[in-house]
Amino acid sequence: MRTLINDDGIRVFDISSFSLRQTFECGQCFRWKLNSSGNWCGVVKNIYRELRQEIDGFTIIGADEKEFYDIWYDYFDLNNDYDEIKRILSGNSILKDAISFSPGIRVLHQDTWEAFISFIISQNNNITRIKGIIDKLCYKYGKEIKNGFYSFPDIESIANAKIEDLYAIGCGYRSEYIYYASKDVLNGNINLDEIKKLSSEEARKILLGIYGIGPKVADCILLYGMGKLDRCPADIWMKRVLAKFNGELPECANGNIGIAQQFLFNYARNFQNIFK
DNA sequence: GTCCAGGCATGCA
DNA sequence: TGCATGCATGGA
Repeated sequence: MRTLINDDGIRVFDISSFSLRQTFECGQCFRWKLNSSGNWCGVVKNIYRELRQEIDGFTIIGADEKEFYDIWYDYFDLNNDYDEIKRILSGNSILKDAISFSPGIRVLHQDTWEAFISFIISQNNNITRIKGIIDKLCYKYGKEIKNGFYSFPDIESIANAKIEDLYAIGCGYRSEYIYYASKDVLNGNINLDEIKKLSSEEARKILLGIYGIGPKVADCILLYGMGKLDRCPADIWMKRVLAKFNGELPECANGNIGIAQQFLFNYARNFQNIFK
């Protein structure tokens, strides 16, 4: 990977098969939007950016090198060698097919708090509706960063929301989960930064103790919000995939289970006739 | 109108 | 410990 400062931002290049579309549309994040120019727009850590796909990488419009290394390098997991990981994972034929279907996926390192709330919302829900609920949550409790684009609400804003307001924006029975979990984070009973520092197993135990967080949501928070790439969230789609593997991912996935999961999840959802 | 979705808590065996 | 059921809501 290399970078170059251009007139309109920083260009990140020399990354093989990197796809913004595949990365943003594979179900791991809910807030990036495609604009009429074909660029991806979103807010990360209260910074609004527009990203342009390039042949061999992407451009972060308006960003400089400091911002790139402060935020985006980690966000896109650019320290990880995906070519090598994909080579190893391709030792299994189903994984190989899944990777060829969307080779440009990268598992994002998202904000811990945002992932915590987002994946509580995600349970027994479909991705279109999850996006809608999170949009409304950001509109109501976040700050407008750029016309029409909002920050993810901070801890206090969500923790102070009324339970009926959470119902009103469509959270449904998850409203109570959000209500109590966010208060736990605000009052320090749950410290997400400290949990993130723990081992995957220890962190998982604590998350499982929170009302509204079960094995699947915990694994999503660990994988997407805490960088625990050894977790394999098993939703309905991954359960169907795992059935093809007799319940366990193949040996070549060891060490890269979270990334393998992302390729497989996306593959299964796009080839429902094979997996359903 | 029916089925389903990046599930979980609860009760009951 | 394991399984059945209810849960809010709107997309498909």
